[in-house]
Amino acid sequence: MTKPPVHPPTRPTPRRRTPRNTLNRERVLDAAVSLLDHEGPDAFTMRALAERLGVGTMAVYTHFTGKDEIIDAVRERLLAEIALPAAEHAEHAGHPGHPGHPEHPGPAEPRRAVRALCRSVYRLLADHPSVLHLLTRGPVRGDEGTAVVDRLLGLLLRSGMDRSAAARAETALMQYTVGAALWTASGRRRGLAHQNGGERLRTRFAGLPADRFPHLVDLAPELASAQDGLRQYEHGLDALLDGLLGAG
Amino acid sequence: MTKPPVHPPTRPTPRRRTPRNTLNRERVLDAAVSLLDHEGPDAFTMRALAERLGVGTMAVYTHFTGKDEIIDAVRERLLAEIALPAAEHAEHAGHPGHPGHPEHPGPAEPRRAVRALCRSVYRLLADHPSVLHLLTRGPVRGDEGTAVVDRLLGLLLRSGMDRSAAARAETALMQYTVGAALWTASGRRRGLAHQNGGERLRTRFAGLPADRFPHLVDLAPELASAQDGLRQYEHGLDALLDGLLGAG
DNA sequence: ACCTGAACACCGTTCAAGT
DNA sequence: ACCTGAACACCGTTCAAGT
Repeated sequence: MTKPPVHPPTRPTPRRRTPRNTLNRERVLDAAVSLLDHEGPDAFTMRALAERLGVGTMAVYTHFTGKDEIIDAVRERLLAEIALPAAEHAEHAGHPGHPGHPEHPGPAEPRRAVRALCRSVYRLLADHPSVLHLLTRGPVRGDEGTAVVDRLLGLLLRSGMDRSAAARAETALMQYTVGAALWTASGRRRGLAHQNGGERLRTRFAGLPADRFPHLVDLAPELASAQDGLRQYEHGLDALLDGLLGAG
Repeated sequence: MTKPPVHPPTRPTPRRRTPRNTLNRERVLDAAVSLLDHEGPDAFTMRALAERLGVGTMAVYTHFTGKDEIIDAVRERLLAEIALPAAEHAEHAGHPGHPGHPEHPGPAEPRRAVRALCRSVYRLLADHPSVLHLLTRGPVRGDEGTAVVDRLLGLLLRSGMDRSAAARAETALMQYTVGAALWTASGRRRGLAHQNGGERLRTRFAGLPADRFPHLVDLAPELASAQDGLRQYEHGLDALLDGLLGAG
């Protein structure tokens, strides 16, 4: 398959014949992410990881000092994944020659870029609920999310905020994004909000004792339809941006 | 020590002489919360829990079916803790006869009450980082947070929102609150933001490569001082409320 | 009913050993 | 250098047994 074109085998090639089972950090991380996303954090076991790689448990320890290092590396990889596409989005939205607004960069442009960037962070976190769990657990050692943070700060400054306001706004945006993603992932774990999960959620709210929770029972349909992930995130994000950038 | 006053021992009291070691659900939960808050989720072990109670490991299983049930009960207890003081705050702030605003309930009152309620939710979550970890893990089975949700919805409706807007606003507020608390707890775990943790954080930001992260390095002091827990939460909360209730 | 101790099937990791 | 298998100290939980 991937065998190179046959050379005249004059001698048995003193170079190493490519290590028997090319296990490396990359392959380990691929398997780790897949395991985390598909089977959940509880199933993320050194033994399960090795089995998925078709290798003895201890082989992984050749490439990583232990489970913690794998967790850190997974976190770093996924957070790096955010930075790249998010940077592109921001580039497009913030570019002066953006189609539709040919000559007016104006104060609305940074806001659009901030919105796009936050959205892509949300999407990555919501797509990989495992990262959220990992963020909850260990300290962050590397420079993982820094690229996004830097770009966000730049955009907020460009929108006319002073330094302190930009720092607080950036923090608030990340706090809300993490919270919304966690919320969505938690609901998804419960099997709600998937297909007719909204219906199940509605009936659950509606079934609560109306004397103790009158408003909740009353607003059951509206509450259930507010658990729609990205849409709800955008609603809150726009409100937060209004408060941070707008009349505030 | 706790021996009762000596009665004439005519007969060996057919009533049970109070079970030898009055272990009950309450005591188990006390120990569980204490263990979680002081030693962290990793140290929350059935064996450690039993040892803290001065009892064999399996004694706990007399009162709970297993670890999951304990986790659920801890979650329920702590979330119930929110509801009570939060309800009082809301009562005070929202009451027509509130001192200082004797005759003018007005539209500002519900907002004050919403703010107070959200703050107390934040404080509980930030004080008990273990709950956050528990929220990330398992599905929520009981009616735990419902009292707060119900009260929030009522206040939002009173502020003039329509049903759908109230539902989305309530969700956004809880999402932001959870995210901010998680953020704070995560930073606290890293030993930052405690005492001179702000200084450590500042130097860490400032030490990043300035060519790759110019804004982050530039705003290092502002960013570091934005990691001040409740203050930062209030900043974001006020912005979010502005966007949800105000000009939005 | 309440509590115990041994035992089982797991887990992360160490260590001596193989190639 | 890369990988293995047995072993160690843990974990949650079952089960038979004690009071």
